[in-house]
Amino acid sequence: MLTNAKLVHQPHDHERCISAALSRAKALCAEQNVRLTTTRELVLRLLWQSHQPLGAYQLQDQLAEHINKPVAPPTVYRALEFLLRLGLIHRIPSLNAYIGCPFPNNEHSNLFMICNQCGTAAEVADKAVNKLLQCVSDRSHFTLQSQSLELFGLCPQCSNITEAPGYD
Amino acid sequence: MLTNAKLVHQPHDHERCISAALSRAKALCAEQNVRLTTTRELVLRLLWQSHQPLGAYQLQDQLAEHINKPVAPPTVYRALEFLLRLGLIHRIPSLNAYIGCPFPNNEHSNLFMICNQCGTAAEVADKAVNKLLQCVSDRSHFTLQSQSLELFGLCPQCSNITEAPGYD
DNA sequence: GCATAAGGTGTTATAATATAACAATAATTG
DNA sequence: CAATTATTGTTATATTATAACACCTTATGC
Ligand SMILES: [Zn+2]
Ligand SMILES: [Zn+2]
Ligand SMILES: [Zn+2]
Ligand SMILES: [Zn+2]
Repeated sequence: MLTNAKLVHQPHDHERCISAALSRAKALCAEQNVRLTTTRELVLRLLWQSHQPLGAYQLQDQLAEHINKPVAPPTVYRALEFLLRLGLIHRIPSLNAYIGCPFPNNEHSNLFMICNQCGTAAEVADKAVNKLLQCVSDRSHFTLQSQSLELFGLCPQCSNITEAPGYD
Repeated sequence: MLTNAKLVHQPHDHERCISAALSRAKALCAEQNVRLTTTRELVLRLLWQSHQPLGAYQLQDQLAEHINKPVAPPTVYRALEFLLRLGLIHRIPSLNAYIGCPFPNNEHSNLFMICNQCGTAAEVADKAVNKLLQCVSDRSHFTLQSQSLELFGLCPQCSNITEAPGYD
C-alpha cells in the first residue's frame, strides 16, 4: 500500500512535501516536453501549501494575492487542467476541490481519505483495492477505465479529539 | 454481491424497476412517518425513468413539463434533499447528477459503475469492497463514516460496440 | 370544528463552480 | 526574422446549488 497518510495526519517537515512535489513536477514536464510556466507552478505550489484540497476560487484569490493583480477564473482552470492532465494533481468531485498528488505517474487508486473535521485528504494507492474493483467490474462485464474513490470520516487526530472521554 | 447491473445493462421489464422503487418508497415513508408528496414522488419517478443519472436542471425541465407549469430550482432541490435523506436516491458527485437507489435501507457501498458512452449507472453493494475499504481506513487509523465510489468505463453493451472487429 | 404549530411550497434573488469565445502575447521552429 | 504554435488576458455566460421570506397545507390538541 502506497499512501501519504502518515505525513498528512501528523506534524512533519512539510517543506519536503512541497519541494518533492515541485521537483517531481519539473522532471515530469521536462520528460513530457511541456512547460511548467509561472502560473502553473504557482498553482501547484498553492495546492501543496497544505494537505487540504482547495477550490478553484480559493486558488483564484490566493493566486491574485501572490502576483498582486486580479486573476480571472480561466487562468486558474487552465492551470488546473494542465496539472490534471499530467497527473500532478487530482480533483475531488464531492468537494469541487483540487489537491496535489503525492505519487504521480504511479498506477494508483485515486482513493482519498477525507477528514470531515479538519478537511485534510490523504491519498492511498492499494493494489488489493484496485484488484477487487477490477474484479467487481469483470463480474458485470464492465470495462473499467478510471475511478474516483472517496472515503469520508475522521483523521486520526480528529478522531482522538472527538473520542476524548471528557471529565464532566 | 448485490447489484442491479444485469438489469441496467440489458433489456428488461423496466416498469417493474419503477413500480418496485415506488412501493419501496411508499413503505419507507410510511415507516418513517414522512410524506411522499406529489412533487417528491414525481421527482422519484423521473429519476427512475431510466438507469441514467439526471441533473437537477434536467429534472426541473421534465418536472415543469409534467405538471405543465414552471418550476423553480428550490422545488427540485428540496425533493432531492428529501429523497437523499431517506436513502431513496444517490447523488453522483462527479456527474452532478442523481439516480434512484435500487436497494435502499440496505447497508451498501455507494459504488457505481458508470458508462462513459451511454451514461447508465449500475449500483453495486459488495461486502468485500466495504471490508477492504474499512481495512484500508483502519491501517491509517482513519475513522470511516461514509464513502463515494465511482467506476467509469464501458458497460457490456457499449464495450461490445467499441470492441467490434470491423471488416475494413 | 377551530386554533395552533409544524411541515411543505412558491418566489425572488444570488452564491459557487465552470466554460466558451476571441483577442493579444510569448515561445519555439525553421 | 517570419511563421507557427502554445500560452495568457479578457469578457461574457453557462451550470449547479442555496438563502431568505412569504404563503399555504396538513396534522394535532383542545
Ligand atoms: Zn506535507
Ligand atoms: Zn482531521
Ligand atoms: Zn430498469
Ligand atoms: Zn454503455
